[in-house]
Amino acid sequence: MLTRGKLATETGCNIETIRYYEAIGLMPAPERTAAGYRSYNEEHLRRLNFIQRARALGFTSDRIQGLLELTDDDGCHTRADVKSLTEAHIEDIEEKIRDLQKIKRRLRQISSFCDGSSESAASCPILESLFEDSERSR
Amino acid sequence: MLTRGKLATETGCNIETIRYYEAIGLMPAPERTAAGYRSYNEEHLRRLNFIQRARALGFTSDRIQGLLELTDDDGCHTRADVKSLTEAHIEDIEEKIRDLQKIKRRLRQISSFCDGSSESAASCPILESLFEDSERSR
DNA sequence: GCTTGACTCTGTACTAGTTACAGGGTTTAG
DNA sequence: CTAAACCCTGTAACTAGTACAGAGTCAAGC
Repeated sequence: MLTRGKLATETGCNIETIRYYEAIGLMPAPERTAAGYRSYNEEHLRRLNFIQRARALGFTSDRIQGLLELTDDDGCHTRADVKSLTEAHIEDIEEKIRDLQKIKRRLRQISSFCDGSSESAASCPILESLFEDSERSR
Repeated sequence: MLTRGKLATETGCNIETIRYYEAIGLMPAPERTAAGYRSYNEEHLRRLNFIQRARALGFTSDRIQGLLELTDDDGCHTRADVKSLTEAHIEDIEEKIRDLQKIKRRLRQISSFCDGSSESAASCPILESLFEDSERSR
């Protein structure tokens, strides 16, 4: 039997986060002691570890819920289902990377317009390009 | 004179977002008409355009505030200040990209363990690696 | 002059994914 | 027995908005 605090230290998860996961249905509501303390078992530990690893890989709560449902239901779901959820997530990540790279290129460009001198910021080409969105800076 | 709705259509900004920017101090509180309607001018338009372009480049509200303060203060700030804020932001973006690339590599790896067959999801190596974090999958 | 529709006003609640804190009860170690 | 350390609940904060309800206002058409 694990208290919430012990589950937290075991998993490295913040103690409040465990309560949050229960609130949003990601963790099942555990048994309670006579005093009302949450009582966790090995299955909870396993599940919380799963959630943490999935979160570290950028899965949203919804998708983690989806992955966990695939394990719960007996036989209805296939490896193909798991793989397609995973691939969908990879594509999301790739899109984010592409967006950030576009932003980075543009930032490098507008940053290059500025000599970084001690002249007044008011005339800085970086700020100007943000105000005017001039042809040059596109 | 621009109403809030006109400022919104001019800039492509959501009308509610304008009120939000005022609430957090990113946009100054404009004059009001006798009936209490917000009354915007060219300066507001310019500033909101700036904010939108900076947001599109991933700047946080705080950093946009910082950039705008550099333009407001007369002469106290230099181009070097602007450039260093910009460079700091570029570094943040680069770190995010690196994090996402790490995640992507790991996801591709665990995805490759799974054949995507119609076998039961319960035995899927993707799920297993999230549950167990086995040596193989690290 | 009046009505109607489009606009604006305010306050509030919602999103995701936590984190933190207050004010109370409980358990445990000395 | 007491004090520290834990747990409970509800609630607010964070970021960057979005949405909606209920009330007031403005402009156009008749």
